[in-house]
Amino acid sequence: MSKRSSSSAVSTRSKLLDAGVELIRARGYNGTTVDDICTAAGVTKGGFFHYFESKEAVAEEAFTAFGEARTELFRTAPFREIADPLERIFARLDFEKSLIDSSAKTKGCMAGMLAQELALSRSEFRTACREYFDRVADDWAKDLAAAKAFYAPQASFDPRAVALFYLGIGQGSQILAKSFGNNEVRLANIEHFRTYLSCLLGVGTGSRAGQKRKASIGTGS
Amino acid sequence: MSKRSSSSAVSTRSKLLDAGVELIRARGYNGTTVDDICTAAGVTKGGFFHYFESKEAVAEEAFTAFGEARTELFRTAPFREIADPLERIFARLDFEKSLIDSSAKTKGCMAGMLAQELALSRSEFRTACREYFDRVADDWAKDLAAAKAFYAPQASFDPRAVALFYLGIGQGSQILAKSFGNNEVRLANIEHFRTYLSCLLGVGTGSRAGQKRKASIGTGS
DNA sequence: TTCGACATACTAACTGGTTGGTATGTGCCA
DNA sequence: TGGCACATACCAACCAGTTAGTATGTCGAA
Repeated sequence: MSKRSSSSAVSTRSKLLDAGVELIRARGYNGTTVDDICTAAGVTKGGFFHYFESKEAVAEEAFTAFGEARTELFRTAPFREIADPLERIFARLDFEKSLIDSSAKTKGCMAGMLAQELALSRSEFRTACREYFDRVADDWAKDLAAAKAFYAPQASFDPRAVALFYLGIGQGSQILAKSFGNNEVRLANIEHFRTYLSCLLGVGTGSRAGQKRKASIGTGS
Repeated sequence: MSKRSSSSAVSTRSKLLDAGVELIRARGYNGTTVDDICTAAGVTKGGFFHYFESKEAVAEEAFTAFGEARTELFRTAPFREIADPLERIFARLDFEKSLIDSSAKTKGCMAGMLAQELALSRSEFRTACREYFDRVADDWAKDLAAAKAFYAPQASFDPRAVALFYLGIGQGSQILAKSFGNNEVRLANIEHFRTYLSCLLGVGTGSRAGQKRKASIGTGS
């Protein structure tokens, strides 16, 4: 955990973790060998086992690092500043879209990969994935609950269930994007979710329009 | 491809294919060994390589078999008889729900698993997955287009895009279900999609098909 | 200031088990 | 009696993990 002052600018340890994240996201846990990680990080086998006691250990720590990086990315993202809960949610959707490089091939979410591969065979990983999804869902549910309270307090939907709906859309869309070899479906599906939210909250929206959708919502209801 | 008349009631070949499907769905391609498949099928290594020239070959053929079984299951399902396109779609959603055993742990879709693991590293599998998703999406899009033409011809949504939205929901929900260890989220998310469809088609309480559905939104049941 | 004791951060080479795949039987039905 | 449908035995490559060793600190006592 503690920073080590090493000869290299980026510590060997974090190079191994980074390589682990990237390789596991791309090829999965079983598809990634310790040697792969070592090669990618420019470290020898012995160096690897100096820092991590097993392949499983890097994977776990790499997943933790992945989760923390994501949490931090979203915690400090500009949409957090927005006061209106629905605007904030829509801005978050825009933010997620901005993270999708439509030209590059998606590696996919590490949690989705680990869950897919390992949830049924290694309960430690299943638990870690569940905790990750729980955390993200909770964060979403907060904003959704706020938007509901403000725009449609009488609506019957459960914010947490809608959050999980969104998580499912995100995960599944990545699988489709991997199959199709491009990210259009991810962008399109985020827009479908936006439309769904508008519907749930009873706020009008041009179903496809990106940027101008907001104008009338703030004052009216 | 061709049926072989063998001594056993279920041919060794199809036992191997079945075992391949089940194991790959549960553990993934890289997490499944040839020996695993042999053991599960009650066949020795020699028997395996008598029928398949490589591990990759079983996986490909197993995936084809998986796709064909799914196609057949849906082709002959009762919802096909329903004339009204929206009722047919809703009945299809009910059918999908009926396939989800809420007590058992989901193994997950073979296409989703293969796409996740192999799409970036083995293009043959990526292509196979894309073709699978394309086929399913086309089938959905047909019904969605019919429903749109009948209930909301002026609506702006693209049936095919909505089909991919649903596929994404299904795939992603399976990942969440694996993580959480139960299928509630899959059932709930199908209901969210049903609600979304009602919204897109503008069938609220007033429509024939939408009528009996209106009650449950949000948390499962 | 320097030397000895020890720690950290690796490397190269190896080990034992596993994996996909092969070579070579063997029994059984036509 | 030939060949199909398997079984047994095996191999080479690969894999996670180990071992033994080295280079480079760090730190405290003389």
